[in-house]
Amino acid sequence: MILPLHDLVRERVRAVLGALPGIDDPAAVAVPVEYPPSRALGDLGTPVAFDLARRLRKAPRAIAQDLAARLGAIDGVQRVEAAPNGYLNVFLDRRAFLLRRLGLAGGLPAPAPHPEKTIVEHTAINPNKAAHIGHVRNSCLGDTLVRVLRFRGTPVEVQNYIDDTGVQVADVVVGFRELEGLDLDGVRRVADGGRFDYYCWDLYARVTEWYEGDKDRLQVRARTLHDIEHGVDPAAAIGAFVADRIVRCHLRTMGRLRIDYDLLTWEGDILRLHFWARAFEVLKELGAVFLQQEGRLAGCWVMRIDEDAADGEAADGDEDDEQREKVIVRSNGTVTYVGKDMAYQFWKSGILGRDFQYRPFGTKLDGRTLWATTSRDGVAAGGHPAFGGAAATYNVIDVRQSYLQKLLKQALVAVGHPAEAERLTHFSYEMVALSHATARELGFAPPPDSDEAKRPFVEVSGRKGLGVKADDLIDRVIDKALAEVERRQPDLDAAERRRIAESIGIAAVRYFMIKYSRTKVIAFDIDEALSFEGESGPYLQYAVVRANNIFQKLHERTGVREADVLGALADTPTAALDGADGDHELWALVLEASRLDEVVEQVVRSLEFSALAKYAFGLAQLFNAFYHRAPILNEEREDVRRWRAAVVAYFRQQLARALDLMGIDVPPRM
RNA sequence: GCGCCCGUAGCUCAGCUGGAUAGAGCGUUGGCCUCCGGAGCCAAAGGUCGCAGGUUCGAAUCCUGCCGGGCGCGCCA
Repeated sequence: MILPLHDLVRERVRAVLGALPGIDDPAAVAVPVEYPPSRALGDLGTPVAFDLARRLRKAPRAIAQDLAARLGAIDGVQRVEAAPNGYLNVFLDRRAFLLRRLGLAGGLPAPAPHPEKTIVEHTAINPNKAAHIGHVRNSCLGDTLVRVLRFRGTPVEVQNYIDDTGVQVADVVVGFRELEGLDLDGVRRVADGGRFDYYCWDLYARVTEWYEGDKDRLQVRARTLHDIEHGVDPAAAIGAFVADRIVRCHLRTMGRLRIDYDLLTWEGDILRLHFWARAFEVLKELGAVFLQQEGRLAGCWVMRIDEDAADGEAADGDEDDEQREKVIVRSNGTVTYVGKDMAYQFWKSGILGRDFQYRPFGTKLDGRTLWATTSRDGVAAGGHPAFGGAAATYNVIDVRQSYLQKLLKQALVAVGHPAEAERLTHFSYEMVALSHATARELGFAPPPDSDEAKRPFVEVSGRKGLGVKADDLIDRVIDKALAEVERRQPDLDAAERRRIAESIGIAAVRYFMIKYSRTKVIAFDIDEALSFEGESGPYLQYAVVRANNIFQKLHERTGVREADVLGALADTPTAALDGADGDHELWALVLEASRLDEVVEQVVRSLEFSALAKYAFGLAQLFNAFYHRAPILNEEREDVRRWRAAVVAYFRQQLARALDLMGIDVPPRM
């Protein structure tokens, strides 16, 4: 097995460390491998000598020199050098490196396999109104997670949880029946009239106001919720209809952003198939829940939660109680949201011992079947993919759900599955608020002297019908992109310009949602999201479009294709790549472009996609600077021209892959 | 009260497992199309990395305390 260069260097350094007097256990020495700040200093470097300096009572530089002398030849390495400050720097064999990366020579390290089935749940929008920008952040993060996992070979099942039996759907049902006096047919007519998700957005806000007008009206909500949960028509039928239609709206919205799913899991099916009853049995058998006999929670089934068991390791302190009791089943016998979620999680982790039935729901973006759970009349067992039962689970839900996600983990531990708990990850992220400028623009600026006005951003409340709808944002971005495309590409026909504008608009939105750390509140600013300059999705696309143009022009002018360039490389002198003139810019671009796989691994480890965004942006910047400085078509020296073109080909391939991971495609022109 | 998160340039943010001179975008100022597309490039100005201790050869990064802000902690979901 061929090691990645980092590991190769680390191994070789360890191997020679043993020869140094005073080191008995080389395997225990940490050998960090980093990138020196410039290519002139080296391609890889390690500060290992600093660590050893005191132990060996020698200057770091002397140690580094000693190591450099002992290292000998390493495959793919041109030379190793001790820097004056004590760093041990490695210079790669540039020609071999690039040829391997282009697939023109063997010896590329095999990627580590990640074969375990993984479930990613994201989106999970209440099916009672249009999606808003907060949901877009969830879905963009979730979809990028899916793409990144698949990129490294992980089989991923994408689930979208539909809370069709929750209070939010009930509220809209109340709105249709009480405020609008409509029956199922009436609601159907409204839905067929178009923009049903927008209609419900407004209706939901009106219902919220209606409740506030008279608290007794909340009883209507409670009755409706009960009817929906127990399948009592007409409320249940209207609720089911609303949820189905709204989910289809959400799928269309997310589809515009190139986001889709393998399976829609419906909460109603969890209830009807008695997943909860099964989970409850297990929890009771193992004593994870118990019936509280006294106090304010008398009559409830509760779970004990240790408050400071953050990372497993229940600090089984007898210093008693940092414990809290969480109600799982209410004294009236109904199960809480947490309970339903536990049942769902048990099924995801493959420990429930029950399964859904499945029905085709629609068509995925790639033309395959989008499946949904069902309670009866599902297709025969062999007629659908195997769902659920994953080794690892990611739940993409905002940070406010942290407490409940922690409970889920504890529930898994409590029923004897600590390994599954370990492999359940709450992928949390912060909220999307509005910048003051955007809040003002949308007409809901806070009063000048309020507390709200003093904060750095304006929080939006879905209940009041405030906030920015996802489709409105996407429409505006695409419209703006279209205006630019029409100005720059007047020769193209309207349909083509439209396609390009959509690609650019989506890139702008998706990059915007990825580029911030997930622990940061985004103060959404419409102008910033709409910007196509600087650190933006369109900037990245533009870099690839330019690289494409180079090859297109090359072919038009000289008949030479990319394959011709690459085919001739083996016999081409490497002075340009080696930086014989002291210019390492060409090589720097190669090395940076090669880092994608390592960035992907880092991103999976840290679940921090801003690192992917920044990497792609930095790579595009490097290319753009190179593009301005170094001509290719007009370069007269053939060898220089060839190596430059080869580097552009490699760069283009790598940036396009990075963009695909963010759900961004590359338009033919822009 | 307890828990989690944030605090880095005028603004918005990167800074990976401690490592070489703390970076980018926007904004400001000044340049760059005879040349593969200016959604671009080059340059300048702009920093007590919230504060105080500690660990270390080395701290924006790790530890402790404090200050300022956000979120969570329900028989809601």
